[in-house]
Amino acid sequence: MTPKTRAARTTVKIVDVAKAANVSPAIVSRILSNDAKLVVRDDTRQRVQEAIEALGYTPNPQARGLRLSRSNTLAMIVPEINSPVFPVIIQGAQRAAWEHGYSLLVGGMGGEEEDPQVAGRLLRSNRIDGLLVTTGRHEEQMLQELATLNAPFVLVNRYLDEDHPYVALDERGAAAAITRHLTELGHRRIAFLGGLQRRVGERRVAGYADALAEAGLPWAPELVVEAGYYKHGGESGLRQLLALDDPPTAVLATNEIVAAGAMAVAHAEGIRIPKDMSLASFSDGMVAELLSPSLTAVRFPLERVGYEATTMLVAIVEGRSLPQTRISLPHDEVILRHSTGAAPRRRRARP
Amino acid sequence: MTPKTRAARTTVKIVDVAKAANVSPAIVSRILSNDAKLVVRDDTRQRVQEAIEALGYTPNPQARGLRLSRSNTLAMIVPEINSPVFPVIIQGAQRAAWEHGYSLLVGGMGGEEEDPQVAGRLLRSNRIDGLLVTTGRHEEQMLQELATLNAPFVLVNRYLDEDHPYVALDERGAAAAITRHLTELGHRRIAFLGGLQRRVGERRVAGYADALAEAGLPWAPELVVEAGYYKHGGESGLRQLLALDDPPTAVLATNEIVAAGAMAVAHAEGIRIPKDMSLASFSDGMVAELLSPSLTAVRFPLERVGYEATTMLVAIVEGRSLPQTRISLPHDEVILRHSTGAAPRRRRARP
DNA sequence: TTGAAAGCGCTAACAG
DNA sequence: CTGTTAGCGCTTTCAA
Repeated sequence: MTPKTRAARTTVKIVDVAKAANVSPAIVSRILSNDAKLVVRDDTRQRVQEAIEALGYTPNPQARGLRLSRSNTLAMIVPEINSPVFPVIIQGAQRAAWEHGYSLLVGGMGGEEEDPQVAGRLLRSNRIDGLLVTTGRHEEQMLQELATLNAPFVLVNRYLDEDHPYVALDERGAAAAITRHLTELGHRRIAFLGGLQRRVGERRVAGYADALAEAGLPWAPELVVEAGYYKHGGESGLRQLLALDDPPTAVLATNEIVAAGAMAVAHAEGIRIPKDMSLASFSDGMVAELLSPSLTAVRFPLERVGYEATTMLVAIVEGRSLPQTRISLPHDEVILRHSTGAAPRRRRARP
Repeated sequence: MTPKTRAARTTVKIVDVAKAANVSPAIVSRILSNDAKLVVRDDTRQRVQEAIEALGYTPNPQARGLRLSRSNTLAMIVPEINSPVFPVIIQGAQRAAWEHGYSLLVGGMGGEEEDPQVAGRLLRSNRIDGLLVTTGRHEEQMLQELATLNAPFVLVNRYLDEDHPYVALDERGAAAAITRHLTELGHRRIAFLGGLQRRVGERRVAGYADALAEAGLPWAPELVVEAGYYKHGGESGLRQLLALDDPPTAVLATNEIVAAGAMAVAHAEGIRIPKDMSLASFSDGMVAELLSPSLTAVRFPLERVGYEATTMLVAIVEGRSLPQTRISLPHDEVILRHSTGAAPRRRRARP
């Protein structure tokens, strides 16, 4: 009847501790749960602590989970793990989870299964207590599903509206900061290269516009070019810009990948960076440092995004009240590397 | 007494299914466990299946885990998640885990806690059934700890000796393949730039040597330069090579990062790639495509490494016998991009 | 073929 | 302050 697994035989359980400390299991349990308003005699607590130490007791999370119908496990749904940003976010989430006594499951990168289903399955079977949602796919469905399950979740590095808890980045402020760097270098024709469709794009363009306005520069629609988020977009985008009568002297790419594309075209066309043209990336990562010239970019507290989101989720799961459930973290700083420099003198007067 | 959580009230349990199907919970359990040598009347099985469907029953993993002292959870210890390779491996592991009905925990990237301890703690408390070990830190301690716990584990993309199960890459073969690409282009002075200290380095150098020998080229010790695994190593390494009387016409870097460093120096020195010098990277990843010129590199089945390792681990955990527990996967192919080309004609005769 | 019942390890009501 | 006890949902032995 008793499963005769290695683990089952070896494991020290709460009664063992209780016996060793000459108390009932209930006391041990109560002490373990760290209940602030619990009253125990100091020597009792002492004895129990010692027994726990001595026996190397660790509570069995399955039993506890069964009893409390909680798993102390969170899951993070990630769309594409093969990206510069997610690993760092995961790392932060992992750290926070660990600190709060939770485990972190990473899922949803299969791409094959529908995220909402995955989430639902996990939640329904009590496998997880809460969800960190970073996905863009199936956004609406997912939220609906989560709403019907009334599952605790936090949106990570992403937000939809002010109805849902999120931890995101102040992309608008960051975009303004790096654009400002370019205006301060004397650039007056600054282009934006990146995805324009989604909300992220809109916010970045808004920040870019803020900085232009601040510097008293005119808004030039031909300088804002749809370039998506991949290398190819950066390439075609820059070509489009170079074909203009009055091409930009500085280009802000939405990420390192798009910047890399732009850089490749610049190299091919014999345009020297930063001498002939400055190039900056909106977000910093592993790649920025590796390109030559290395890319000026904005550093973001990505690890902290994961960390804060997880901390928030834990609080929600545990029913604690929260000062804030909508957080936008400011960018860390603009990292100056070698791809940006003073605006070139006007190359040719228009006839 | 009953915890009045939302979940606890809503959840459909095995007795509900049993009642609906007019059988005992035991039957349902047995049918669920998919026991091949189980005998039930077909109509009974039918009724049970229908009931399960109808009620949308999912077994509670906590209860099951408590009973069986298993968690159906695996953990992967990753040293630094912020690396081009790990995310892909994780993705493969995740997929395999899911397919076998396991969850995957990702841990150990904190860097702060000692991996062996983490692993031990996880295992001891029945939290996880097996471990995927990719870490290099604390290698010896870790294995000792794992050995004493007699915990099931598989080494991923890494091996120590033939005593432990592993899924790794045939790095030697891959190194030979890409070196061969360079010899076939007519290069006769080919340098190797990378970490030489660890086993990985040794194997890559061995493959490089294989291909040189194959092509009848002499072994030139001055062409094998310690460059570690980071950008800086690539920079100083290439400088060292350029200072030689007879510098190489082709350089093989151990990874994209080192290659990026070398490329930066080449650019700075006015060396045109691939016209004056070819540059190849041992391993392919996100970065290779982004550099200009883009890097010729070897593609590895990293996703498969994660997948196979996990499949192997599941088999070990479940006590199934295995055809193989030491696997080296061959490389996928050499991806030809724009950083390699025919060897230049000898630039100057030696006086 | 099927069912009854015990118990995995823990927590929380309730009673001392 | 501390102990007794029931039961979370599942599996499995043993009996029918």
